[in-house]
Amino acid sequence: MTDPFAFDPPAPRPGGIAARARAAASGAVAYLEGLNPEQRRAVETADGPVLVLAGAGTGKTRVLTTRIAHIIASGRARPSEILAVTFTNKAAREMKERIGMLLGTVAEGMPWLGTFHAIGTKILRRHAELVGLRSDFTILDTDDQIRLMKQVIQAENIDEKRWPARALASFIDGWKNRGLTPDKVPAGEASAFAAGRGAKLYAAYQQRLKDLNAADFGDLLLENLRLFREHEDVLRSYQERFRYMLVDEYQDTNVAQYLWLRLLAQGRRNVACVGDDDQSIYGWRGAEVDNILRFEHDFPGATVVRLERNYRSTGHILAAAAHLIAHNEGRLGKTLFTDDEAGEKVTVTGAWDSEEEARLIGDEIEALQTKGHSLADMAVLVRISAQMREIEDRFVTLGLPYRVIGGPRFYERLEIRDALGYLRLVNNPADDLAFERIVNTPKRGLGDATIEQLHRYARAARIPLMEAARRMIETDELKPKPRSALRDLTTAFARWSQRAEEMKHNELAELILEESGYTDMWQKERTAESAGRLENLKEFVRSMEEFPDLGAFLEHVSLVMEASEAEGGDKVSIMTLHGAKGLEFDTVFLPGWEEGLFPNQRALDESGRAGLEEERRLAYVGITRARRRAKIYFATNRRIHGMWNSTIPSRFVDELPEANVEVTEAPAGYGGYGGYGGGFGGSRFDKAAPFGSSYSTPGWQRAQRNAGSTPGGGSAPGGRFDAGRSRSGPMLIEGELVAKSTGTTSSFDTGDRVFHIKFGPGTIAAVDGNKLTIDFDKAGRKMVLESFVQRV
DNA sequence: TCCTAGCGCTTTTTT
DNA sequence: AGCGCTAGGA
Repeated sequence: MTDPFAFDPPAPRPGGIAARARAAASGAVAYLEGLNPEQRRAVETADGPVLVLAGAGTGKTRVLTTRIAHIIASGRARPSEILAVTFTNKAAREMKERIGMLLGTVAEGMPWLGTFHAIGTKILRRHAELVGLRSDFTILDTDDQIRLMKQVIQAENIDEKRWPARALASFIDGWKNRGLTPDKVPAGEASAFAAGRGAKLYAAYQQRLKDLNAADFGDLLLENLRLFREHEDVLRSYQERFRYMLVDEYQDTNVAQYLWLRLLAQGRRNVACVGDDDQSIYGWRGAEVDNILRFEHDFPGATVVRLERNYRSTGHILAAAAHLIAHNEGRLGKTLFTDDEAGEKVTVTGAWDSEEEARLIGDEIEALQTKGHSLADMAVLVRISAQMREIEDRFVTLGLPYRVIGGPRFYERLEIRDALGYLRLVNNPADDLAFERIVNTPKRGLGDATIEQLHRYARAARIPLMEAARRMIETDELKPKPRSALRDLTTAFARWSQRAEEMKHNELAELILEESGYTDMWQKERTAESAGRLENLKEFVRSMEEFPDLGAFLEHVSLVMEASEAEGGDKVSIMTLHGAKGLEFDTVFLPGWEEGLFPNQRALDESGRAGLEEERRLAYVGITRARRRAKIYFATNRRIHGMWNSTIPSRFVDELPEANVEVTEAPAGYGGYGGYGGGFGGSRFDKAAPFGSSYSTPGWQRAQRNAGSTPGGGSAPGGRFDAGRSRSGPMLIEGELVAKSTGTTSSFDTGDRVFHIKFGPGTIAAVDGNKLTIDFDKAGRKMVLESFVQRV
């Protein structure tokens, strides 16, 4: 097969790459057409460090792929000399496809385009022995990690209750994200776990990994760092190989990834990082926004290109998002603009409770659908997965087709992990973690006691568990029952290993699942769930066909933990805000904009101001997903952990610019009155809460009173959505719906007796703007908006 | 060894 | 409210 990018000696063919390269020099190349001046600059500044600050919807991927095409077509480097890293497999795949489209069929020729972890693995396998591994090391998933850490904790006689393996895992993960080996962990942090034994446990865990010839996800990078630092020749060879480097989503890199990139970029310094500091939403898993903020400092003389022309959203949406994110400090600062029309304003709608919120969204979707909008162009973006349920319930009731994106991943399902356990063990009999996973699944009467015995034997003889089992069944140390069960198992594995030589790996998998009794186990269960599991197993075996052998398949699984996304069909998407990054929809529904939920209280508690800013970026990401319509909702009552809580609107609602936002209310008839005639399931608040259903609600009356009595004719300071002004159209009690966090005076005072439609009578304990803290006679202390209470 | 009742926890998620 | 894990009993 000829490599069209072998430029030596240059043999120009008309229309060939070399010809295109020459054309590139004169600036008349097809792939550059249609780029705006900034994009073009980002593409054509090929040499030296470049930082591309690419706002939402500004053509980031296009710049990245065109840049690669340009580097290749201009003869600067061959595809195999370009390092291009992404975070997700999806992004890598997309980039491959798009480069292929730009250049013909070359994407295969880019062996160094992939995720950080995939590329790290590739490098590590080549030099594994230099860091104490063999090149066929196994990659552990989170499940295995936890199990291993449990063992380490037990071995140290530490109380698992007080110091759960999960917690240790997150500590170690954090350290690895920051590029810290056990000896480098700061003393203060090391002592935060298990009374000072954190670092020791970390070291013990690393030792166990080496014993098992295994690496966890963090190691894939951390061991790369070690490799590069301890073996300069290796580092240099990669520095020379990678003539050009590109990094996608740079704002999401953690310290380890940053160090890795910096080591490699020290070679030729042709590194281009593309990212958006305003879309950094993974700080909680180690991403350092600082990396992007510091780029110019790290690479003096770097070219910085700002992409600010947005091709996605209409004017109001963009303006609302821009105004919101401007509340963050520590930004590099971009101002997105668009030539598109102003379009529809962003809407903010208050609902009585989360059920009503779901109804409003469902109805809006149906209304849009009636007008001919496709469901696939709509998405509901939630802060936490727990919000999905109510939305789904509502959609089911309405018969609205939907799909949830980002649920449990295929390879994380119990039955798939079990099946993988069998395959891993066939592939590598020394895989102790796999052995433990499946030794008693299905039940073979091999319980803790037997496993414990095996462990002791294996440890003493320094052999893997499978080998220990083989030897132990020849002794009489085991009771007869477990002994014969274990004999069956080991002989079965011996047989399967043999068959592996001659059989196709997917057929072997089927055979194993059959003979081991694993499929039987689920068949016996005869529930809807077990039927689904069997279906998944079939799909699992089918998916193996695409790989040349078992080893390749297992590598794929450990690195590409992906569900085959059920595409197709006209469906509304439901996903978390995190899951929505990088996607776009005509209409975006954003429910749950309430203090505590969004911004999320826990983010605030754990990370303070930084946490708040990250939440705000998340809000920004949410709004900027919308092409034509962004619809924000908040509910006054929400069930949290099964308990009804009263909530107040998110401060982010307050931070939206008045000019681009329309505050609406639940349409008349909501709450069980009028038009709907009980057509929907009905909320428990139907009778109790005719909220927003007429001009005579308590809230409306209160709003009117306020408007009349506010000094300065209704332009209360700080209140963005004053009732009484612009009272045209459907704006009703919006002045009361939207929380005014500061500066507004309430007509209520501490000590006033009030009546709340749901909580009954109570006494005001504190007043903060239009938020009241009330001690209810029956319901206890709650914070509510004043529009929901009446003076008594 | 297996089953089950009760306890505690509950953001976001990739690789 | 719901789920997963643990302990304790059959």
